[in-house]
Amino acid sequence: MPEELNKKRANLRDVARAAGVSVATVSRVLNSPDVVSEDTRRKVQSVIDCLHFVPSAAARAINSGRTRVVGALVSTLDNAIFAKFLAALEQELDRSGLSLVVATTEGNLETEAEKARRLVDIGAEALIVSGITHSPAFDALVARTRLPAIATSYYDKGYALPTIGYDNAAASRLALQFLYDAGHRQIAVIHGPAENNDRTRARLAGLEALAPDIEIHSFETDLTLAGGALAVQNLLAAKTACTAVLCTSDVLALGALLGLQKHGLTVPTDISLVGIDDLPASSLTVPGITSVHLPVARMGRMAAEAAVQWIEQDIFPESKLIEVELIARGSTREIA
Amino acid sequence: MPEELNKKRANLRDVARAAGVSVATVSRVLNSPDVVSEDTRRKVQSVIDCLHFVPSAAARAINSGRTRVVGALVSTLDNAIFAKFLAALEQELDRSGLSLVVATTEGNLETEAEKARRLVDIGAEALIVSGITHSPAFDALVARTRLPAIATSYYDKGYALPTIGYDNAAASRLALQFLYDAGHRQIAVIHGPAENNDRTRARLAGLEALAPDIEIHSFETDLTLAGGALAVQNLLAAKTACTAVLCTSDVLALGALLGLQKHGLTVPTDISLVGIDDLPASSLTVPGITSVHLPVARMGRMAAEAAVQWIEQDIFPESKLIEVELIARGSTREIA
DNA sequence: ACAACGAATGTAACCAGTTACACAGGTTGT
DNA sequence: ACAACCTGTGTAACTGGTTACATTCGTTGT
Repeated sequence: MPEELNKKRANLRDVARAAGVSVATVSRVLNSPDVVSEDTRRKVQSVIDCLHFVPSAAARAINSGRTRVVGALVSTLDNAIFAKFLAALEQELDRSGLSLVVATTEGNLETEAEKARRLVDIGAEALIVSGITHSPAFDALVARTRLPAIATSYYDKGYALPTIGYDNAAASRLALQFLYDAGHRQIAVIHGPAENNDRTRARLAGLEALAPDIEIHSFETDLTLAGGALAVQNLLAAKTACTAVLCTSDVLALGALLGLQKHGLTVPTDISLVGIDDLPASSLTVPGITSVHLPVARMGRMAAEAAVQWIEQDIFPESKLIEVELIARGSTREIA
Repeated sequence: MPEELNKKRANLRDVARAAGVSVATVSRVLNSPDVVSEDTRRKVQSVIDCLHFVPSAAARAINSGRTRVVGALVSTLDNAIFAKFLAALEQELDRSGLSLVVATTEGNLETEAEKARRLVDIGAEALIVSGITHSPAFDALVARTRLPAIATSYYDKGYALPTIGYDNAAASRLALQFLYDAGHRQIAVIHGPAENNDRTRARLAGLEALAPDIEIHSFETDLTLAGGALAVQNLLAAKTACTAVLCTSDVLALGALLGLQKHGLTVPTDISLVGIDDLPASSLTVPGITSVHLPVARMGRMAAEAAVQWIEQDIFPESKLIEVELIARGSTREIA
């Protein structure tokens, strides 16, 4: 019985043999068809079609030394802020012929390290992560592989890796200052899990010591719409004295707005609300949510550009601070 | 001058030479450390560390014939319904040691085909797409490469590829029937771009001919929150006679709700609203949005399972119909 | 004391491409 | 008429791992 039928996939040699040419010629038909004669090209092409030949990506990669893949590690896809970032990242990488592998960490640093290892195993040419707090295993991996790695969503020019992001403390301070200037002194803060998340921690740190007469009540919750709504429920149940709610993420702010409205409170008449992120949804709610705009799409493009330069020209990127800006909308009002 | 300093990366042979052992031994230290003597292992390991040796993913892949990468093509990351799907897909693939490459098509079939080609070029072992309408280039690619490819978000057991999804026509009919049973006869339909999108077209088709006394007014818009709000504006500006709005996606429904409220209309008193998708946000708005629940997380897991079985055991997956269900919430009311 | 066995390691042939170099044959220049 | 050159193609040596098979050496059995 002919063993050849068992063969999974035709390779260059099979094609060369069937077409009666050398492997070099087949390779040329694939990569520089113009140097091959019309006749030969057609003959080889027809054999390629007939044998369903598809060149092996791995064999290509072994020669070029390139896989054309970049890995991104994010805590979740289920938050528009990350989705927007990844969308921009993917789009910009695509312009350089690079593909994006997405790995989710659920905010767990060990998971992050494991997934990073997997990204290395599939040959990622660079890694994009969030923040500057990572597990020792992750740091060791980056150090050992010397893989281009860029930290985003956080600016810290002193960090070992280049950081492309905003000043999270300044962002929350901006929100707090806005409330303070509007006369608010008793403020409830709703934030996501702070452990293992330096972005959240920095935002909380930014709220400290703005003015001695500010009274802050913090509520930690899940970083979801439901989490924001739940935090409002807890806050109201505890009869927390406050005239404004500051959420460290717009997902929480959206959840909080819905939670407040569900409890019959009117924003901003009964209570003011500010967020951070400025999601598209935040401008569409009634009232619109005052929020600190984080240009994550721009951040995605910048991270992609930096990664591309690092990979292709070995240019170690400079850290870049992305300016944020408060967008005032209807969810806040001045009080006496 | 020593040429060796120019060397980018150490390889197996370098390590073997430096450690005074054979390449086979180094390979064993990496893949089956238990068959190597304690002494040798430590010696080799220290050389590996010292030379920052990282095995080449491509070289591995060339031997195993596996890249451990699966590609997904979605129109956008900027819609929670896709993000949820991809999140589940990634999670389930991860359980089998597979990574997910995400490529966005912006709903353009040519872009889809180009990105699919890129996924093939990086060695994706399977492709996951949405719907059953694709460009000839895409179909040819799948036919030629014989790559496992699965169509999701659409059920059609007659399609060339296995489909894992729901009956889109039935989903919208469910929404319409619900409105009809509540007494609504004049209904505005807001939908995303129908061209090139068989899911949208199927949902629109599902709305036809339910009952002769239904009057439908269609509004096409961008598949975004702003698009939903804009469609409402157009609908009101045109003084369209309707007692209910049916949106073919919850993103549109959320936008529509915000748009209606911005125009001072009360849902459902002034007008009823139903959507399709059942996003988390839909249960949190005030009022909650009645919507047809599409279990996309389950769909993601099922697609991943099917892809894994196809890749690893060459089992051609059966198409699977995923049941959908209407979730009644406060955005709809019965009328006389 | 000598065969038999097992543990540890080495040799070299793979995998599937790319590409430097060699070479054959025809064309152009003087 | 012979050198110079160009076009098209082939040969074989690479890329960086894995692994079947061979080999060496020490231990155990009788």
